Amino acid sequence: MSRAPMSDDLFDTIVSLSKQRGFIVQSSEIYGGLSATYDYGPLGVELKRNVKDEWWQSMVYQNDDIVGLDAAIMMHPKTWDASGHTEAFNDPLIDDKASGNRYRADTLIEDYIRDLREDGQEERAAEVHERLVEALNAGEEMNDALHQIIMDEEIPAPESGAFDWTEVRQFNLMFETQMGPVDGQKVFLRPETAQGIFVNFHNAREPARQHIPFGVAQIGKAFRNEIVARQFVFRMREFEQMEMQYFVKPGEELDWYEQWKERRMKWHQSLGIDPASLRFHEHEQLSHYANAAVDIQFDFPIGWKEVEGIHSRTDYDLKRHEEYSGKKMSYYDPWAEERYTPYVVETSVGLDRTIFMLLCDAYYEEEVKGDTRSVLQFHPKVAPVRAAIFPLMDKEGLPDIARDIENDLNQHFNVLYDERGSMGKRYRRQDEAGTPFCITVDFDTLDDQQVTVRDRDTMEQDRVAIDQLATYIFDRTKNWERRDT
RNA sequence: GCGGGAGUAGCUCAGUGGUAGAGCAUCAGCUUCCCAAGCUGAAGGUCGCGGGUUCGAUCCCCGUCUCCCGCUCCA
Repeated sequence: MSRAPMSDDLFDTIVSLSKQRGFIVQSSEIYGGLSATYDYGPLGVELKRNVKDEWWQSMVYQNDDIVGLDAAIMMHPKTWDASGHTEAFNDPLIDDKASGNRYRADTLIEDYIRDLREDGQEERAAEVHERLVEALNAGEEMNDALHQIIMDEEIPAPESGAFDWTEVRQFNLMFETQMGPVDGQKVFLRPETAQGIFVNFHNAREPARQHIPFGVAQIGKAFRNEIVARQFVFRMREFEQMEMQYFVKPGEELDWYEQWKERRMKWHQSLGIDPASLRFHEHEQLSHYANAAVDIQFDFPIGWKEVEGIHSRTDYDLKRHEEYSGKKMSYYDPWAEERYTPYVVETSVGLDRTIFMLLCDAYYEEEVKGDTRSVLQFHPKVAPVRAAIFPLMDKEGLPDIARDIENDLNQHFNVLYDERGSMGKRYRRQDEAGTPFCITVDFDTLDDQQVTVRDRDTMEQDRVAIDQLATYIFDRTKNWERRDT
């Protein structure tokens, strides 16, 4: 088996296959579509559910020290003041008319100050810095104040060198909505799920009788008004995250960080992803709240891109919530008899990106007797349909036997019955949907109570007793190995 | 958001100032029966949406929406 050469076309192929087969389609398509929002079709929703289940099992069920949570999408507005999103997700941006490039007005000035310092102009730098601080605290006047600094200092655009700026405009990356039908209070749709975990630190820990170290896992939607939201489901305005916050004793966070880094990489590989298409990417610049951060990247058709982030978030979030809520967010260790604010190691994976990764990684084409066979080589445990069941012909009660098998196997996993078209055609249909096993009831079945199970990856067939089918499929799923890595 | 390109059947695409086709896919019938065979037929499109020019617009012009490629950030 050799993989047909594919290059830039893979992206387009995945997008059109997604639509044609019902994995992912653009939202509100009949009205012309809604930018950067997508719907999951019949196959897509199964794939998504399976990936969520895999994650939840690996986090919550397979770890004594991790519990689950499902927090509301809407949270008290103060949450976002505490988390820093009100500030950080509110960027003053300015465009260079010459190059069309966009910059953050405040970092533009910061870079300028740094240049002054490197140039030995300490006094000047301090002056501008003072004005910058003033501007940032000017409330509604901030944008004008920033603009004025750029004008007064005649700061040129970094790339073009031009001095031809637009006004400074505010970009709010958080979605706002109203809570209450009349004069509702302004609330936000959460831009990340993590804060739901932090504010519930005690509510999750105490009833579950957990002690440090322990973790809280959550799967849920988050919303961001991305300035540039494109590239299929890679960057959406409404997206789903699978996050786990692991609370540890201060000083131990980097050990846990290393451990979770490795465990998360193994998880992606356990989905059947080609290890050669996965890598770590260390952050060069750390967020103000992190003391270590790494991405797990996948080699998408659009380049190496981040699928998951693992961050050592220090005690920033809990400390901030303690400050803003006035509630104690620390932990008392009854054995060591000491009180401290835990540090947090975060693993945050994009569900939609994981789906996209699976589609890209699984897809291949090969030549079979002069025809092209398109296959989605999903790991059987995440495949939308685990097994398809075919009667060889619509004769001698073969469909009845096939239906019986369907009703038996659908107790365990998603299956699909199909009696239309030739055998070859039915096999190929399932190959493109990523169905790992096809079960065929033939005339011999009437005598020996056995059926043919055809393997998606090798196209080889096994003869299996009907009453052993479920066991056989579970076994093959467990021992599945990716081909052609 | 700015610059460049593009929107015609479920998918990939032809096409013309006089209201549209192909291949694949789908459905029905015949045939075949373990790897996309064949034949016949059917269904499916107000040519992204709105406006303008014109006797007449899918085609020309304007606006708008959406997608793709660049520019910042992230899951």
